[in-house]
Amino acid sequence: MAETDAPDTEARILEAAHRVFLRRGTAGARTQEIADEAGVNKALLHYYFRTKDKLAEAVAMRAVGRLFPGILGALASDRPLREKLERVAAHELDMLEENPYLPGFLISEFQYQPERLRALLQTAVPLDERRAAIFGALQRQLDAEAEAGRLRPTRAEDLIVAVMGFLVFPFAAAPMLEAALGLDADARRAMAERRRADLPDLVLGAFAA
Amino acid sequence: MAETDAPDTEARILEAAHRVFLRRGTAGARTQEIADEAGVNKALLHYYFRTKDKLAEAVAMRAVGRLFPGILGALASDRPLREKLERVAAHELDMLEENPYLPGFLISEFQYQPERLRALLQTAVPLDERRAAIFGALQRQLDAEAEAGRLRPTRAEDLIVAVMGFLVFPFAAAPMLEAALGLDADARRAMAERRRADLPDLVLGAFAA
DNA sequence: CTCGCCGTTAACTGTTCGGTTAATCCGCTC
DNA sequence: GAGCGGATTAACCGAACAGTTAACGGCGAG
Repeated sequence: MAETDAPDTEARILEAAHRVFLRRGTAGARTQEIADEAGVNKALLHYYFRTKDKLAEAVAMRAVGRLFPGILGALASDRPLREKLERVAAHELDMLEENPYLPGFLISEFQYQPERLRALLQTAVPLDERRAAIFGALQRQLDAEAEAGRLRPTRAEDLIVAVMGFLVFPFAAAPMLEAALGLDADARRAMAERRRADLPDLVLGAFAA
Repeated sequence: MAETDAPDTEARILEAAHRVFLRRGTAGARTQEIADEAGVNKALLHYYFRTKDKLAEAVAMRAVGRLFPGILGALASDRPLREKLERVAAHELDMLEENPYLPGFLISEFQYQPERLRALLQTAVPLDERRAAIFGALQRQLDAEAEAGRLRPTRAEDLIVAVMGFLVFPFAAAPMLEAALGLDADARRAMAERRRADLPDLVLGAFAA
């Protein structure tokens, strides 16, 4: 189970912790399993990261930093709406392909430790400052589209949540969807590729006038 | 913290367990907390349900039984597509209003114990038999809509996942969306009410030709 | 009235787990 | 090649926790 014995032990521990926490959840993960997977003695975890909690925080920080900036950054830019959607889809689906369990992990952590992760998210991404910019720019575009009769009046938050619903939800709920609908990993990948192509049509169609 | 001292102790324990498991997750929940919340000695948990695991299973079974039958049953009926969507929205949003943390809980459990929950889902809902009916009926409707030029060619699984993305995802990700977008409980309720009215438009618009 | 039994409890047990400690290893410097 | 310091380990510790046990309470049957 040991990884390539890279020289940087600390990084190896963090990678192992990332895998184990995403597989078992923060509460379900065992430090021993992380140590084993890093090919290292359990005491080393505490040498580099003082507690399991701190290690979990480091992992959650990485996770948060991977999911949010892409989506929110792209939506806050000043590009045309359709192009924003294309970019979000391309960028996020690339990331999700490599980190398929990340959304489920984050939803779990936010569910069970909302305050903790709220604080963490704020230090990881300066959201409060940017929220006005994100919502503002997007809302103006939506208002213009509504004015032009192309979309019906639409709230920025509805569009953002819809986008995440299309992109992120299939990954977050992957094990559930596999059990309920028989949607296995191949089917999920295929669905992701369809979204890459048709996300703008789906979203713009959903809110079309 | 003790509930109304209802006569039926077993039911009271199950209710308490439901709340605690949904609040902390299966791995994070403590039997002591469940006992306290049920207003009962910890040993009684083991008297009625032999182990924490069995108790968690009972809770998960209830949870699965609440989320899936509504969605899948409505989509499998022989009503017109738009009416199916109206019914799914009405039925599921009623249920989600009363059980807002249920989707997050189920996503977590499926993520961390996929095999376990797959087995549980199969005993709770006879999906394998009905899957053909659900997919078949829905796919035929979608094919007919595509033939008539109203929708573009669409897979039943894409539509089901889209529906769940619109209805379930905002609840599953509620704490995350609150932290990231400032979407508090009131905003989420308002969004849910919008979905109740416009889900058919959203979904049919997304897949419109 | 009392015996038996289900429901309930306080106290206990064994184990798992996060965290600590003291010793060892090893590469570098002088 | 002695000594130093950071990296690493085996062994250990205490707390938290799921699960057990033995005793108790009260109520219905006889």
